[in-house]
Amino acid sequence: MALQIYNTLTRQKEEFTPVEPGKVRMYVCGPTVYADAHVGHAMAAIVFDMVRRYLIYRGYDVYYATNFTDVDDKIIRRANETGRDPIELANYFSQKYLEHLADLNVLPADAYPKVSDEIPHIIQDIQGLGEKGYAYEVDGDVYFRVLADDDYGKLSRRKLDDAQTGTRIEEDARKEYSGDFALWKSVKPGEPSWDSPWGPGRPGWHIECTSMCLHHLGETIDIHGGGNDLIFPHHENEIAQSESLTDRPFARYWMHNGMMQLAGEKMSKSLGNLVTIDEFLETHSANALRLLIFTGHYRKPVMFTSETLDGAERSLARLRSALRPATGSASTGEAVDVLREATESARIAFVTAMDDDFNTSSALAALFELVRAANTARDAGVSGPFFAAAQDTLRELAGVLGITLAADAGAAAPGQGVAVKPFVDLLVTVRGDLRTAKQWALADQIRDALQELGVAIEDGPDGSAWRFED
RNA sequence: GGCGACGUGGCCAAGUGGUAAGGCAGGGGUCUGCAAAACCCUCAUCGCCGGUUCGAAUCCGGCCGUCGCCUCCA
Repeated sequence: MALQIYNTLTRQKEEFTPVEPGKVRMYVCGPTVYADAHVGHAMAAIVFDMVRRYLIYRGYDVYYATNFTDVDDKIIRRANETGRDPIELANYFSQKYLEHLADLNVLPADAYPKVSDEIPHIIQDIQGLGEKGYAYEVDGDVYFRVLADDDYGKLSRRKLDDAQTGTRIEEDARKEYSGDFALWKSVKPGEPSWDSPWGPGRPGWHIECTSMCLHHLGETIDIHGGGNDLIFPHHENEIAQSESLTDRPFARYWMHNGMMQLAGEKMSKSLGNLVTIDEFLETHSANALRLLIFTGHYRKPVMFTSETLDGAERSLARLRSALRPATGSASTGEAVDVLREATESARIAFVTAMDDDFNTSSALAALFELVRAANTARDAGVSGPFFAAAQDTLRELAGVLGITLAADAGAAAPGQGVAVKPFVDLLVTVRGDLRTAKQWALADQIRDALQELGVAIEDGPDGSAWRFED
């Protein structure tokens, strides 16, 4: 069985074979940092984090780069509005975004290139394009000559004629062709700028990713990812620039995630219908966001509603239910064999699902089957190494999706610091004595009060267990 | 107008030819002092119409609807 990945370039699933055996170079387009990131950005980060984690699980050595666009029209506008320095503003939001990624349990990238650090490479690449006839200068601006690129449009499957009927083409008579796009923009008052052979200015949007990929990852990378709203024009133009410059394929696999939907339409900064990552994390866990996203397929839209989120939180609780400790003492027998087989099947089903273009929905189904098997086994009195193995497998496979299941019950109170455990244990013990004495009212009072404080008590045949709830 | 995706139970969502995974919610039950959790049972013929086929949610055509992109966007 081999990993299959849906390639936007060919519009079909293809067997994954990296340029260099055993190694994967991937690049994911990051945000333009001029405002707080929202859960749509989080989705892209989480989707490609999952891809990366799975590739690692499958034994690949993955080098992962994701960029920050820190030089851009909107950053400049926002900076001017607030009287801040554009680069400083971008640094502020970049830093904040990095913290969000950590909160969301996204593995740190191997490189976080920024436009402002890449200017010499960018200038060099624009010059290269000029030498090969793919770029031309007009009054200090440099444009990419789209008509010189014979396979322009291959990613988005657009014909050049179609673009002419578009609705938002820049009216600029100086361009040779309306579809040509800026590689270098001459400086205007109040803008940051760098010296170049064409005078002071700054890079266009698309060239940065070309230069970063080229200089951080090489001429042909294995996976290039981003939101599907970037297919055109951003990724189309990246391909045009890169392949015109190097005469080599730019990326072997183009992967695009679907859009987060809020109230029936795409969540986006320009539409203003968004939930920031800050806002989200105030009331929900990063794990729940992963559950929500992975319940569906990464290429499809995700419905972000209080109802779907609530369902995700409940699903998470169900996954965790399997991690409660064994209560019996049977380490051999038929029930143990059944659990052992279920553990094995779950792993196989998980890998099979993930190999099929990261079918996380089916992969999660495999985990839920394992949850049921573990809970059934516990009810049947199973304990010992095979019970532990089932739990370890669940934790491990959830971890491949970046989902962290609970630490042991009572290990640490979230946000409460230290040493709460002995006191709760004491209360639970006292309550147990009250139950023995059939003092139901007092026993229930303790249970209800602890529940209010976020401690759930569950009475079983061998006494009461308790745990912190989210 | 052009390009693309999608339409599966109350909700979310897998499933590209052989009679519908999983999660949430709901109903019934086991367990329990009660409760919670867990476990068991239960709950759909796949937008509409037509076609291909022994057989279609899955292939083809038409229609209706939703969403994305068309040079700002994860």
